[in-house]
Amino acid sequence: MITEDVIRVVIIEDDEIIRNGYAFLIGKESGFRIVNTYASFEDAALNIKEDDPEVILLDIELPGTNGIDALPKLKKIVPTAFVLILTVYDSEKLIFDALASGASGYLTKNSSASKIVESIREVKDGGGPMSINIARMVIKSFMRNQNSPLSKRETQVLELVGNGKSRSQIAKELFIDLETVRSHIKNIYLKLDVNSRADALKTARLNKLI
Amino acid sequence: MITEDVIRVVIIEDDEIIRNGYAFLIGKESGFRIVNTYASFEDAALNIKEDDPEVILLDIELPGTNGIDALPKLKKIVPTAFVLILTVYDSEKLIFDALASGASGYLTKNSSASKIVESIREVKDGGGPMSINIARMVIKSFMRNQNSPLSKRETQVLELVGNGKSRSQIAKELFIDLETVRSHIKNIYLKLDVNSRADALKTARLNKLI
DNA sequence: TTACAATCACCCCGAAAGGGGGATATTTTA
DNA sequence: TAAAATATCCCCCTTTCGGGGTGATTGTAA
Repeated sequence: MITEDVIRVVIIEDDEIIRNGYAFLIGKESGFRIVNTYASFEDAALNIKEDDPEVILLDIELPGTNGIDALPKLKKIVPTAFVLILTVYDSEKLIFDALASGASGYLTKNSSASKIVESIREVKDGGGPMSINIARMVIKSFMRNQNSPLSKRETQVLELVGNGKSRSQIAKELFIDLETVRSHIKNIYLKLDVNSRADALKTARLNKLI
Repeated sequence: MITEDVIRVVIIEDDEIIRNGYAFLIGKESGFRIVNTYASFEDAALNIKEDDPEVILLDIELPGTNGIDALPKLKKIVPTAFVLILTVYDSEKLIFDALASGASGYLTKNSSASKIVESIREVKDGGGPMSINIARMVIKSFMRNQNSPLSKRETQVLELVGNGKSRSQIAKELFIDLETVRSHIKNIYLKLDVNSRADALKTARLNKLI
């Protein structure tokens, strides 16, 4: 076990200039040591166990196995490492995929060097750094449509539908009649112009009604 | 229309000491003006339109209408205002409710004054500030359980169940037989020890399997 | 190489649920 | 006051659901 009081960092990034740039910027910080850098996941997979990094800076756009697919595999090889995703693209889906796969944080490449260094520290301390762009996106993803055509009750019913509940289960849960649930659902279908549970949920989620 | 180049801030917080403390700390910053402070939503509702704030600091724990319920109502009165939630509790549900109701950010009360001031600036510029605790929680909420008992296919099927899809709809979507979907679902039920869609989804979501 | 998990597919059955159609009454809110 | 929200009831037919059981193929880990 290596027990120096530096944070061991590995960088996986295919662009040589960016890779060396980050390595230089982070390496010169006291308290950090770049133990290795790799141009692809395949390269990293062979050696990274010996590197024993505490933090991995991982690019999304990699040749071969991309960052998102690499993430769970890296976690399997070095389970204790925190992974910081570093990318130029801040697409909603990518971010959520990365977080779902166990990324500890997500930074866009326009982040300043000091921001990145600060983020590594935060990650190491168990925090979750997110650049402003990412935070904004996450917040947006949680924001309900304020002009929902659905009433409170209808929204409530549709949420339970989203939980896989049947009409009778919903009725019990809301202390209303089975037939009332039915008419709520009928009204939901009318308003959303659909005629099935799946379509109602799809439309509702697309428009952030639930 | 008021067109001074200061950020107009309103504070809604029932604790007088905290309220005045924030008012003082923020008011002395150049570029900020505390246009009003209120001890409850009810008080605020009467005057806040005239205050015309750009940023509202909103406490969650309020007498009468609580912060979460107040949020959409405030947004209705002053639609252009950014709302920053300020609370001692960082419970997962509260945060997500707040973000769903249109909060622009979420700060725990242990945040430093400078952090709060900085957050107001970020919010005004369209960013989404989140304190470390919150970011960590949000990230955690996105993180899938890496030791899911469900296979890839089963996870996929269960996700479609969560979209309200019927067996036949799932079969079509995955290009497999209706009966195959059935056996996947049966295996899911076995593994999760449930016997209905609703329970499967509940267990799966609780354990972050989907 | 053996054994197990995963994926796929098929059969029977009865009960439950879903969706289309329609009507009506009370309360809340704009 | 009129519209929207909420609640309840009826008919009908089709689909879906979940329980039971069986078995083939593939891939992978022990």
